[in-house]
Amino acid sequence: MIFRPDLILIDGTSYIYRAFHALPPLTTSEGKPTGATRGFASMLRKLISKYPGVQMVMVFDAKGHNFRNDYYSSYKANRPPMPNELRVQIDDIKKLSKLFNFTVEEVEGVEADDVIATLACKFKKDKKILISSPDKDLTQLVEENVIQHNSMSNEFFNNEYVEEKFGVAPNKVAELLALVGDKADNIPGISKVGNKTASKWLNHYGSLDNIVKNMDEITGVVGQNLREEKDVLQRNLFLVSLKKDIDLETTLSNINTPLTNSDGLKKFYKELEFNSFVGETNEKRVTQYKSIKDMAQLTEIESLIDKSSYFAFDTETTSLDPQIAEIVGFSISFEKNSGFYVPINHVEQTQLESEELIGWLKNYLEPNQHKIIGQNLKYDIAVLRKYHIHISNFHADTMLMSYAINSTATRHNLDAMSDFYLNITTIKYEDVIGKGINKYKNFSEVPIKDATNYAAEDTDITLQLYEKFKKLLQGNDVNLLQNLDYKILFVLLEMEERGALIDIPHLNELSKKFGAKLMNLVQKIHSSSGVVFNIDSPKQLSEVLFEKLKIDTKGLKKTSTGYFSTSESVLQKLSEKNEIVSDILEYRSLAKLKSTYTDKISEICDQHSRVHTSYHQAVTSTGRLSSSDPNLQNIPIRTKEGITIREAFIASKGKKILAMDYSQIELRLMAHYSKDKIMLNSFINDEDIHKRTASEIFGVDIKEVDGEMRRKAKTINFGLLYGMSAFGLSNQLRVSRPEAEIFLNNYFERYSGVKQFMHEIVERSKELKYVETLYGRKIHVPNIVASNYMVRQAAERAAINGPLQGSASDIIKFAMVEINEWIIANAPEIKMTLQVHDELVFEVPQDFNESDLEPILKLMESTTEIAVPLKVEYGFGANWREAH
DNA sequence: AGGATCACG
DNA sequence: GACGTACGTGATCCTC
Repeated sequence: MIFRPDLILIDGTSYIYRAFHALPPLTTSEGKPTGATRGFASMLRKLISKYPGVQMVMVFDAKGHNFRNDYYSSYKANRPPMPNELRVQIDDIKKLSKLFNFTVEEVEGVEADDVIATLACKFKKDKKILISSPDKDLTQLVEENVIQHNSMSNEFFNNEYVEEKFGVAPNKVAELLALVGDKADNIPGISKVGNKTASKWLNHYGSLDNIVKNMDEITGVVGQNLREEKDVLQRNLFLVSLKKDIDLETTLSNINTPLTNSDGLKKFYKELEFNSFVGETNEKRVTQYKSIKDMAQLTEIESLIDKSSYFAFDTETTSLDPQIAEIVGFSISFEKNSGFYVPINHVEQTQLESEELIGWLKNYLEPNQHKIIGQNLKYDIAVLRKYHIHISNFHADTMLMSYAINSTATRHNLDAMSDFYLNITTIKYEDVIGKGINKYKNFSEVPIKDATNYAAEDTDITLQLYEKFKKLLQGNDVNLLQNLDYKILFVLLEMEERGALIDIPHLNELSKKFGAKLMNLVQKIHSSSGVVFNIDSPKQLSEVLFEKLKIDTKGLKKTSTGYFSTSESVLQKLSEKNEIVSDILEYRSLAKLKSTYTDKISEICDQHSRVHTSYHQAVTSTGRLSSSDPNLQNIPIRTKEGITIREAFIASKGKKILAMDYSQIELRLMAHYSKDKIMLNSFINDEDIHKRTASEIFGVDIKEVDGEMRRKAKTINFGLLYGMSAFGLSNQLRVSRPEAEIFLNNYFERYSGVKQFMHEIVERSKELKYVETLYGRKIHVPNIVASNYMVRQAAERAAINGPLQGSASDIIKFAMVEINEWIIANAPEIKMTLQVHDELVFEVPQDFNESDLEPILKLMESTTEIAVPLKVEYGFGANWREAH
């Protein structure tokens, strides 16, 4: 049942903080901070559009002292003062609330919660009320007609939810909080009493008073604590109870219904430079976008190209896939708010012939390529190559600039960057191409007028972003951008264009084999479970396993959808006792291999049996590449069936596959960063690192290390790179938690340098909110100072992992650039075909041998020098599997 | 469109 | 006492 509120009470103060933390520190062109104000406006716009025509009250905490401070001086005393940058925005935020036509309440001496409580009580007979706040104190108010919405987590709290979450009904939440206390408000509860204990007591004794009356019955430390500390309870109850009888003049009839647009709002938006909110952006931005339809107009562009030192350029095509894309037109911008669009191949006719235009483009673009600024130029360059227009150099790529500035602040597509950095909402591709049935087949059918507005805006925005990014780029960013990202772009382009050769018959055979096995497994699973169901559906599978077959669910994880998880790690534990579970695991694994790999890859090969992936340079937070359509960085290797898929990756006639991979590169980087003596020595002496670790933590000679010890040590070594805890380790190793704790303690005792490094990297990142790789690539971890424990912990793990994963990625990318140059100069018959994070795959001539690969080996191992040797392992073979 | 699951480093 | 628990990706299938 959907709850449709007709009165919404908003905790304005929590909105302000949320807006402040969610948005970057934006300012107007004159430097006035507006980030929180913009976030606040954006949240209200969403809320009002979601609940149009609903009455709403915006409630703020009053400034200064309230009755709780007067009663208990430590109340909220642990709260840091409001940051200055936020403080100066408060007036704007309040003004904005008025302009949205909210009824605004701010009552001296009380908090927003109390006002909300009073209003909810007053109107709950007549209205369905939604309280918008993440504050758990307010769950006290929940009842049939009063629902709370946590705008942070997007959860709705009704009676059942509160009972589930706290273990007591909403009308008992205040008593529960009195027992437990509230860290956020600096109200200590009874020591060692948490939700579980408090709700147990309340459900047993019925009330706080009754608990105290019977406190002598309660055994153990918590009972003792209760008897000693019971005097805080009345104080706490007073502090956490909401005041519901505040004198307010508000009546139902004088509560306003907010609106998202009004002249006043528009004017204020303009003042704050919230251009994308002003309504029609183009109304405000006076733009001059021109279509070029004849020769005379084209000469205007010629002279502008000659005169300018750079310009933004973009192609419009028929497909996102450069392999099949045909040029429809191109746009070019030389200054802010203006741009030209040159249609080449539109359905709508122009005076100019497409061949003539392509010729013109070659003549003007090639000699001026060093002036080109583009957005994701890898794509445009690939398309232009098909028309024999060769670009090997350019001025800038805004996608890569944005990535170098901050890989995670925004996605790096034009729409997102325009919104984030320029506050301009762009025309979307979908807006010109249409939606659903009213859709053009491709861009060539778009009327030239519309195409011009869209395409010229793209280059206009690209140019504006370029000007902005130039100022934001700092020392190391520029080095990485120019010497790595801009260069590797061409290497990737070649790899994508060349593709990887696939043995299609082999894949087809595997598909057939997997298909037959799957049929058998499905039969077996259905008959032994006694129902025919879809094994691919986690929902159905969970029902069959845990309801029908009644497999013991004690201690099993539930997913967010409320079903017991059927993930591999869960099933693995159950598989020993249940044959059907091991069949399901086998089914899952084979189904994955078949649908994702053996069926799919042969489908998407070109006519020469080659598969062309796309490498993305601006996706990951750490600097790694990613691959898609298809993803060739996750081709199976770990299972005996899976690895056979690698046999389908072959070399062309007269060639063979060479695979080279960095051995333990991230652990070597850990040694480098931590300067840990044992680790450094181990790598310098070229030991088996996992055996060394096992020897250290189990206290045996390295020669005495058996397979089981090594396996455990290996898990620890990898876990370390990610900041794994004892809990994670115990899960992974299937050992008890105390046992896992002993392993970790032993580890950190022996490898104290590693411990030190992990601690220091976290501490240091708190200042700047980022960590850096060897080459100075920044990995931003804003949550390193989050107040939420879990969020902060996750950021800490990312901060530990960042320099390791990120530096490894820098290292292989620099090596790729160097290898590519060496190949061009010395051995053009060698082709780089794949990159898989720490591995490079090549096609090399049949007679290529170990001494021939020496130069490549050297480039991989010594382009970057760290405190320990970088070691590369390699192999040859007829296919990728053999080359390992 | 988002969640669950699983393929890789 | 309780929370939740290993970093970084992309593809497929199901469900709503």
